Amino acid sequence: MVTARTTTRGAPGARSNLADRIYQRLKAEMNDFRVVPGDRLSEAEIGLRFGVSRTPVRQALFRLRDEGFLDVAAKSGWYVRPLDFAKLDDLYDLRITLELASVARLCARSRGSDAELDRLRATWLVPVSGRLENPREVGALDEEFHASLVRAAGNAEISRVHADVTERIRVVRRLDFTRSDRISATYFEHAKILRAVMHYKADQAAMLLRAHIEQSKIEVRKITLSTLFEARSRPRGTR
Amino acid sequence: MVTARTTTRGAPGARSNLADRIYQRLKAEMNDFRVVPGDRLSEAEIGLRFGVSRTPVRQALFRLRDEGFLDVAAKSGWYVRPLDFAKLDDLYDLRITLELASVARLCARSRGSDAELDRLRATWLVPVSGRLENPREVGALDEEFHASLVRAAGNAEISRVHADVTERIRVVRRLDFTRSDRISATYFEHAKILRAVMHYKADQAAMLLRAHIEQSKIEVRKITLSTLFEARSRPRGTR
DNA sequence: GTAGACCATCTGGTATACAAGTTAGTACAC
DNA sequence: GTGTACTAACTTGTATACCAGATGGTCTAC
Repeated sequence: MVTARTTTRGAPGARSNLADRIYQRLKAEMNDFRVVPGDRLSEAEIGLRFGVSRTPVRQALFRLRDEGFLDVAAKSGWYVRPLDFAKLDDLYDLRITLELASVARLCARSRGSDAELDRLRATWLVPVSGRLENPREVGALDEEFHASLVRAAGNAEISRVHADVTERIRVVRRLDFTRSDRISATYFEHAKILRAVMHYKADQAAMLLRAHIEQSKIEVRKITLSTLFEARSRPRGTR
Repeated sequence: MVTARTTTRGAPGARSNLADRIYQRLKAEMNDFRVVPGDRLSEAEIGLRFGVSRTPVRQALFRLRDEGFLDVAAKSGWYVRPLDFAKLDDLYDLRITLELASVARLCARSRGSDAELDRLRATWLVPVSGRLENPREVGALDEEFHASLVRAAGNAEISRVHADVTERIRVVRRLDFTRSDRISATYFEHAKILRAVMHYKADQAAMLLRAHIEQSKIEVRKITLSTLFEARSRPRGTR
């Protein structure tokens, strides 16, 4: 659980050290399907590709290992962990647990403190014409919706763990938004959840949220390894 | 969140690489109050002390940083993160969330599948004469009680996060068991929780568990930084 | 006595060198 | 054709070398 944490505070993206930069780029490659589960990585090759020595590469790799993305076999090589659907199921259930707890706390909030919720409303309670359609953008927006709900509940540690879970399921979750019917369903369900929370309807919000995530979990079950390999061969724009 | 994950499978404790060994020893030093929040660490000094080079030391330090125990200031030094009581509060609330979800799932279990629970009963439903008294042992046992509850619920990811939370709060939690009245209270409350779970009394189990952890959280609030420094100077046996 | 500039020293960040184990391919024996 | 032994190339694990920046004490000017 550890965890994804920014150490070098300051201007965003202005990471001073190479290790953090390599870490970001490697994770981006995984999320872009440029490397997929089962792929083999070599410290030297990565260093060569990014123009740095093995030292910062190793730091990044070990961090990714600790976060559960990679495995290392001594003197043999690094491997992207295979997709473990049982683990993804568990992660989705953990997500449900965290988000339900957050929404419960949100619905018990004092009247009037809706700053964070107002921002969500501006994004999700929009007419059909104002909706985004790019799967990549919608995926990012969906993550932000759920992260905001949790953040609004005010527990930084729950937010942190929730963010970690989000990172771990991202690679399959994003594939869900390649279908336009799933995109409109997402807008529809988010709006309903948001209205329930705004009106302090705890039970209804919990019920809707659970169903929303469970549905997403079911869709992910349909993802197979071949889907991922297909995504890799597709040109960048359609991802 | 990262997370404490064993990479080198095989004989327990037979870690082949130095980095993992240094990691374990450093964390042990923190749990033994040999290093306390605010302390400054130097890569060279640690390497000298353990007889290894800076390389494995740095791997261990960065892992501890990612897990939230340390901070590093470029070209300046490593520091044990100060105790953040707001963060500890959040961690305790996260613990409550995870354990309540687990117990709820446990109470919804099918009749008869009590293998894990039976083991807990043997430890906690004992006469007063069979109780442990050593704070260190009781602390470990208490952690194991809660970990077992979560594990019995069957979600590996929730177990992992719960284990991480346990590691993060351990340093203050253990101080709670230096008082004998707190030890007997722990035995008493664990027994009650266990009985409720065994008899499928979901609501009662949840209520008891929440109260149990909340009480522990309140005790921890009384811990001050000076308590930790006192603990450091005390001889090993009494810790 | 005090403020400020300077420099020796220590720090982590990065690159490189070496050690030791794994893997894969090839040549050889049959 | 097949199986095996060997070796050469490649892998990570660890130690070391070097750099730039932060730090803290001292010396100087006032």
